[in-house]
Amino acid sequence: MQAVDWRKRLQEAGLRATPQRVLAAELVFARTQHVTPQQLHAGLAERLPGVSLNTAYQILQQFAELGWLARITLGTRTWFDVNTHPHGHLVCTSCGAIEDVAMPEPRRLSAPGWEITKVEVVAQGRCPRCRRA
Amino acid sequence: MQAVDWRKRLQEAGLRATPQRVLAAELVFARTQHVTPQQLHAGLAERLPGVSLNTAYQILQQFAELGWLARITLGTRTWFDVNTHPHGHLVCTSCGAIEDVAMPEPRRLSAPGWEITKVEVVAQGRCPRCRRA
DNA sequence: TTCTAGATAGGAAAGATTATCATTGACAAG
DNA sequence: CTTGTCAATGATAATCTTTCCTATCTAGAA
Repeated sequence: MQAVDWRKRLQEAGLRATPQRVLAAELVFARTQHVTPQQLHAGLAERLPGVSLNTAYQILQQFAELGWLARITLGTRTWFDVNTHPHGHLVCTSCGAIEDVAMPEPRRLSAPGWEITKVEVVAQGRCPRCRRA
Repeated sequence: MQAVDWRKRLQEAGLRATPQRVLAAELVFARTQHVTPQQLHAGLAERLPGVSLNTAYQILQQFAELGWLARITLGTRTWFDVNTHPHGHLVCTSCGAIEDVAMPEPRRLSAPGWEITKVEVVAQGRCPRCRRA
């Protein structure tokens, strides 16, 4: 597992390799989970005090436009998902945990005349841990 | 098609038959489409000037708790759906139109240990009208 | 080193939803 | 019919997420 040269990748993508963006890329792609702008902002602020929440929003948005992240809406919050392959999400109504889940039938929507670009599947329920408690 | 006695139905459900609630029930269930709190508020205000937006929120919430409506979240807005049977939604990214769509595979989610209570399927795309324009 | 377009920080603003609370009124009991 | 009580309402403020705006700064090219 090689370390990724985010400076280079950002420049190849046409974005300046600012400290905020480089660190954001490192943080986001080090994890396999989903991330909110607030979470990224908190992570950035540990090493870049004074970074603005606005910047976290913009960076995630840009990464999504590059196809590096998938933008998903769960409830009223926007999340960005490292897993860009089609899949659904499980949301625990007790603790808020989010888990990926395979989509049962990705494409077979009967939508005559429509041009479908994205299908989101979000299931609500209680996660195993909350059920035991 | 008989007229519904909403006063009676509300009382049977344990809710007082206030003018706001009776009118709300008439308005919401007269249509087959989805409704937002803002839309309901506008409808109520035509016959009950001074009605508060807060009331529209509360009434829709209560109807949803009774199982009379299904609560769905599309983007940043909350909608309430007269159609409480499992189905998905198509959202037009151009004009914002919302249309029901049959769910392709309602239940077959592989979620070991989870207790699923609700599955939302939301597809984004362009509606026939916007595609022609 | 210098220059410039793009990026950032900070604050304001918009929009949806929820919380708080005094007042009002539905309806059950008398 | 009258009365009393507790739920419902309206008004307002607060919260939360996201976007907008703009002066300042800087990455990277010349």
